[in-house]
Amino acid sequence: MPRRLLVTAALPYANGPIHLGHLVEYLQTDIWVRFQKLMGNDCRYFCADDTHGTAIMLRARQEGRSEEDLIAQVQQEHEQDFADFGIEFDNYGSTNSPENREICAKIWTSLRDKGLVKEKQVSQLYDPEEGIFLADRFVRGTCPKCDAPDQPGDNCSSCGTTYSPVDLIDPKSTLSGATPEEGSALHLFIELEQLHSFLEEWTQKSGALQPEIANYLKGHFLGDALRDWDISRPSPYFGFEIPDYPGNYWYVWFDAPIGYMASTQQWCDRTGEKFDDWWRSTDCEVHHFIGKDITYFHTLFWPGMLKVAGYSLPTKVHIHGFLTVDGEKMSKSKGTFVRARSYLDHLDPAYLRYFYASKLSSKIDDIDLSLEEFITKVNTDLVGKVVNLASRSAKFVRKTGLSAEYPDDGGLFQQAAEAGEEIAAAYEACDYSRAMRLIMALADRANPYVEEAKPWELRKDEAQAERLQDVCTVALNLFRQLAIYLTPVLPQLAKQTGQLLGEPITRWSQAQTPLVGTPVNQFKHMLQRVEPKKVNAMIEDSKEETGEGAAAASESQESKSQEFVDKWNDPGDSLEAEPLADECTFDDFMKVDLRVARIVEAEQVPDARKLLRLKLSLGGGVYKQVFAGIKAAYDPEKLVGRQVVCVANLAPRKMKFGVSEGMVVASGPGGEEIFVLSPDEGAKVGQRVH
RNA sequence: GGUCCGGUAGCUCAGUUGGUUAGAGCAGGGAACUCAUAAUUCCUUGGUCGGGGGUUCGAGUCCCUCCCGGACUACCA
Repeated sequence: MPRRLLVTAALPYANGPIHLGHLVEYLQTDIWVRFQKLMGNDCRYFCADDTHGTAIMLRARQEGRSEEDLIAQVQQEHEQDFADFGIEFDNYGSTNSPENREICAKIWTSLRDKGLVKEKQVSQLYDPEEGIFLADRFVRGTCPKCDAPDQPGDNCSSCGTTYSPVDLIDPKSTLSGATPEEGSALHLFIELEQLHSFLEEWTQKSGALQPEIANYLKGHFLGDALRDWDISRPSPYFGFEIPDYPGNYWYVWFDAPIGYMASTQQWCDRTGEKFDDWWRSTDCEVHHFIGKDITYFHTLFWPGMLKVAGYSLPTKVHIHGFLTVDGEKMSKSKGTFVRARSYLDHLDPAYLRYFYASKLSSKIDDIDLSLEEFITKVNTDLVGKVVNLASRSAKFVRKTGLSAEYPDDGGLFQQAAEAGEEIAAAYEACDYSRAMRLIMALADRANPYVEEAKPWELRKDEAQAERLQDVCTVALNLFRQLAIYLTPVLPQLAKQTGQLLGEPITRWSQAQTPLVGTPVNQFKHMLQRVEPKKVNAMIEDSKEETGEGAAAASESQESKSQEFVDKWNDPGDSLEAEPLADECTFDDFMKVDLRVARIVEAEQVPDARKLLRLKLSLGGGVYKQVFAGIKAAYDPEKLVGRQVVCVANLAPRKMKFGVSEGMVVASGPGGEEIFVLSPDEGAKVGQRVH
């Protein structure tokens, strides 16, 4: 009976790019979800951008655009980063969605009906220039106790006194520099204390929390009466207006976790699933993955809200620690504050997926990305041990395929099959470092087998052909087991293994039965080794242009002139896939007339599988109709108006849907991976490309 | 200051309910091999398990105490 699992990772804030620290969580969660799916469980991964709050409002103001515009752009970047790291969500939503507004209202009504909401007067500083109430962190001033100047609004970094920003001497708004006025507004609060006994019971006995977290909550919060939670913010605020309290908005932390549900709702609407099967069913487990910084919200308020509104409580809240790089906090000046995009510009996401997996446990300890360890671990384990198994045996059975019956391997396959249970248990418990250790131990047994069997000698003797096939059958099956066990971590490797051996990896249980009698495809490199210079290039790229950083950057510029370093280091697979054509002369090249053209019309061709019909303008009223095979990659609307490069003197060709009078130049293997070329800004329609 | 976690080979860590001479990977040293992405395999150096005390026939493992490192927290959430 498959389990039904709803899984979430914390919602990234729409105020900045994804970095390597964020990825600890999204990868940890993605691995767990992929594992569950591989086990055949009905598991869904939901996430969304967290879009509300003062910070978003201020940034949008500063950039002179609407909040909606800002969060749309950031969300697009987030989703692209996740996709490129192989993080697959079943739905990725936004807290600024109609679904979220609706569910917020529902939960709000429940809280009101159960009498948990009360009003209180709150005195707060007000910035008359910006026209907003100031959170403590937006006020600085002189400490009332020790007279230290320029202290934060909540406590003094000099003498340690805590105070209210109202008490500061000579307070200033950090936003405008204006002197804040003391104001007072009515806020709505949730009386959490009413749920005290429930939360006590749930945090201590439900098994949803790691023991150290349960203990922490008990010591820090549950020992006393729980404080009221200030849940409203007066206008102006970017968020949802509270329906029965006009001019006030729900605090961002109220609607953020509800975003998990809204994202689920969107998925349900799309797939025809029932929302209540996921959020109001005892058959469905709810798992949240979060960082230790937001423990409070997810272990007290959130279960409280769920309880009151009658939804399922979290089955487990999995809490992880932070990321350090080379033993220190990520630092912008040292270049260790690496954005997801910067990483992707230089390195294969598989490296990071594996490295994090090899470090993660179910503890809340911080994990360290030691760059040196990163390089050696990935190269030794993945390239040297795992991929090497396939690399050293696949080509010997390219012609014959695998043996018809699985040969005697001294029990290796059986042992590895039996290890599957223990490895699965480690994944289930989020103890990935243990899972990786167990898998590598299997790899350490597989390589000596090949060493002793010496396939490279067997192949020299015709009479040993059968034995050679058997040896490679064993090696490739042991390799395949590893690939299956690593599938949650390295989906790309699993895919490649499926292609090599002609059977896709879709189930954990495939590791129990060897593959026999099937063809073996040509072996292609599955993973490049990590090159230290690429890691260095990534760090260099991440250094912020502060005084120190700028000096270091210009230094590296100098060294570049002496010894050429290609910091991009593009892989050679595309060139390999399509080698250079025969040499041609300049005259040959000039036969092809490439022109800058503008797409003036673009439309779907209803019956075509791959084609779009384009009308290209070469200027001066000269038009060409072109059928381009880019349907899967481009929306027609988005192409209209765009400048492209076309082959203008191509012989017209009659196609099923009409005559095509040219070609639009594009690169890529096909399908969705097509990249139409455009000239740089300033090119004029009709110009020839030389 | 409080709470929690950790301190095992140069590095990263494993050591289940206390039980024989404390393990792995990497790094170091030596050798073999050449199929493989200078990959692999074999052999090998290396540890008073943070210090001290206790319980026990027996402690890395339990208790006490001290030292060191880290995280959280300090009446804000």
